[in-house]
Amino acid sequence: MHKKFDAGAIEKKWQEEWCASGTYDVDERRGEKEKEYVLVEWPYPSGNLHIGHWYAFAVPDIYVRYRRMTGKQVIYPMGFDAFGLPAENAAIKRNINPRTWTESNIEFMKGQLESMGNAFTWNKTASSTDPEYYRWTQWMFTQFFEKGIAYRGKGVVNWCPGCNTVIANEQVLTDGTCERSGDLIEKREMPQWMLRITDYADRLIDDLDALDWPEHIKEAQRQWIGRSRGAEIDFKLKIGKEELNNEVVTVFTTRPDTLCGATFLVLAPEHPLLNANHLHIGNWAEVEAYVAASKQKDEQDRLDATKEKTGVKLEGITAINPSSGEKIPVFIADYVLSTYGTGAIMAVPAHDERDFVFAGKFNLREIEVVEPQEKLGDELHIREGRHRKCWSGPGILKNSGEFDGMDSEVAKEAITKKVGGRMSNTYRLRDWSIGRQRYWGVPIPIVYDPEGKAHPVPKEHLPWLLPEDVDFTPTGEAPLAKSATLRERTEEIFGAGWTPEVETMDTFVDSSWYFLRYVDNHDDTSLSSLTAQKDWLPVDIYFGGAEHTTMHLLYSRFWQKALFDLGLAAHPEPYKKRINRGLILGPDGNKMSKSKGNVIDPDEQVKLVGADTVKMYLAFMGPYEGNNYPWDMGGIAGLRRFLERVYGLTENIVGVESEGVTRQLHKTIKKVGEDVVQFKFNTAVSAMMIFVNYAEKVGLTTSTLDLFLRTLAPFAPHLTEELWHERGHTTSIHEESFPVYDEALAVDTEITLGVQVNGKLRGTISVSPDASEAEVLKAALAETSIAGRIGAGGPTKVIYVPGRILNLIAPEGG
RNA sequence: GCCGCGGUGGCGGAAUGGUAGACGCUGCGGACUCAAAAUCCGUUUCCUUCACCGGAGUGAGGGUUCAAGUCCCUCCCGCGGCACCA
Repeated sequence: MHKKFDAGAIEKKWQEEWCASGTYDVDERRGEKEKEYVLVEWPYPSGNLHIGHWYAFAVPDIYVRYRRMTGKQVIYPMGFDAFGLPAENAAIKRNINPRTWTESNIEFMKGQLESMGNAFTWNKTASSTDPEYYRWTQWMFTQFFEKGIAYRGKGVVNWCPGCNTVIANEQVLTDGTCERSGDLIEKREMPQWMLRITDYADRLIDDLDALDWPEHIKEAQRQWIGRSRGAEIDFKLKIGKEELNNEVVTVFTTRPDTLCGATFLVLAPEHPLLNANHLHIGNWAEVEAYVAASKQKDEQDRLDATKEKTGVKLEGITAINPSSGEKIPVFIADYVLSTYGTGAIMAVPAHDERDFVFAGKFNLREIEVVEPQEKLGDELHIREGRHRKCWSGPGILKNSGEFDGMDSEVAKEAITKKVGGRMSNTYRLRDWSIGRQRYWGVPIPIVYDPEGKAHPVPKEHLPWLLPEDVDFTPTGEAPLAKSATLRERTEEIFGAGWTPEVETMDTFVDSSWYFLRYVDNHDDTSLSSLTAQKDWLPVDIYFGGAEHTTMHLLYSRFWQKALFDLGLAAHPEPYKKRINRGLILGPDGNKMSKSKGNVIDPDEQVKLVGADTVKMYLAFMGPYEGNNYPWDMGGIAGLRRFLERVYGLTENIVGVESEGVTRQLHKTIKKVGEDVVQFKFNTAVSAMMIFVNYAEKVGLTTSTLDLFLRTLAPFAPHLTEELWHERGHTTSIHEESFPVYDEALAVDTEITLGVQVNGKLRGTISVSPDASEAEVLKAALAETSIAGRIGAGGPTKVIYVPGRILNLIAPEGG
């Protein structure tokens, strides 16, 4: 029977000891050691740690501890992303201040985090709600405001009726609902504080190439930014026969090569040209009705590609195709989006699917200008003036005058140049809307003079404190508007008639720079000194959840670049490497949720089996990157058994151990080290299990036990510390180095080699890993199962890969 | 539709082109026990067989190779991102 250990007592003891002696604190950057910045996304202090937090923080801790033991100076900070709606909603419910709720949650969660026994660098912490933190959030905003990166914009915004505030495009899910509340988003027209992330679109795409990130994350960001290369081309307009010299419609197209096939123009219903009074001719009433109708439609409806295309022709107005001088009709249709490109397109029905459908419905002319070079059915070609299908691929130009015969790729620039167009890019990405009509956030540090002009709050008045005399029951109005003290403060400092901005910032602003603050968290002269940034940044590994791919990860990359341009950040990219972890599911394989009753409470698990076991179980489930794993009560029991067997090893001490144990140890050290840096914690744990299975049978020496404990230390920090001290050591095992394996001992002296006949496994033989071909052949032929399949003449061919396989080729039936 | 990732036992998963299923869980059999739990031992891909021996097998079908879960082609399914984006 294995010794049982009292995990609760051991763990508490060592947590207190580590805390008291500051084992994991990191102060000055020590030049003789290589730095490593390991970052995990800071949690929202919801009031209770869930199993996902354990997966997020305890498993990367294995990597952190391993790197510490291999001589790196590792910083592994933790903090709190504490502004946001849940605090406000909880405060409303309980009728208390959100700060009270938040602060007590942080206190409680700190205790829970302690119980993980992680090597957190607690002296490098930060919290977004700390005025000493948000004064810098505000200061950066004022810098961005002065540089025009932050601006007061007007336009259509996403309104979440559940959150009672505006949210950013990134926070609207594909199905048109709010990322937070799940409510269906409404479009509203109102002024908004914006950040000019679109100015950074090219750099946000191009700089991805150099990052050591999983391809799917990079690709998702590229698609989100959605860069299209194309051209802007101007079309002159005519009313009746009269050319309007100063009226042009600029279209954006990715296919300027098809210009000669453009047989009509389409404008979005919101196109500014429709406001020009002199164009209100012909069927204007019909046009107006169409515009009004499309305004009524909700976003979902408008973006539905499957619905039938609608549109109205602008009677009496024509455009001139600049390639041919031909007059072509102009339509408005809601399949053209005002928010993309120029809000106007040239339609080429022969080579664009949507234009093709529209042209079919309105019986518009089609001109083929690109001949595909692949073999395709002739249904592509016009019959009786109409296509059956359109070709949207590349090819050779025709019906395009001087460009006939040119490759469509080459023609793009040539045609654009010829008609006085400009090659240009357009993006899907929109500017980041950061104003929120809610209370519990960073007040936007702007005041308005009596004329209504916005001014940044000067540095000496920062932090621009969040007032407390506010009724923050959500009404859709910004709660700060109700604060008398904020109004008074503004007038007192700036003068009579001055008014404060009353919106707060999106909490994604807070998390866009916290990793910079961590490394210099007590700096009261800058957001984070360049010295500290040069010491510690960029973040070497950033562990986090997949949901942040096009939100936090994109925002913080932008923020970093904006700071970099202002000389406030030392690097243009914040995170070198990114690892997205998966989800821990309930035992039933579903996402954990209270309503399903499948929630696993980590505190309960820790009480039951101990923190080391919970951590190792999470590590053992599978590769850290990517997958979702169901929680399994039997599975965690297996890990508890494993640790009990480790405890039991101390009873299996022998004076002289077998060479097998020594070799097994060195193989294990090698395997664990290799796996941890690849985040394959599961196979590292498995290797240690194999060692224990072996060692408990034949016994091990104290020096082997010590080496094994040091190998296990990153995975089971409490148990190994306990056994380390029990062995008589007086210093922490976590100050020890990770064992170095001996290459000569990390291999077996004898291996089982598979023997194939004609590529099929027919037996195995025991040989030395570096046995000669003659030796293995002799051994193989000594086996009847092998020899019987090979004729007297012996094999006609022998393939021998030492340590891997012996494959004998012989005539069938020999 | 486009882009990315994946598909291996009852389950989580393992396998530099070289013995598929390591390790763990579960199940089954046994030991210990009055009994149970715990623990220990054995076993656990499927088919055939008393057993040995065989045969099949990594989503499907082809191909390359002495050798394919792994490489190539075609397809199916699942997950994620984007999608009337010109």
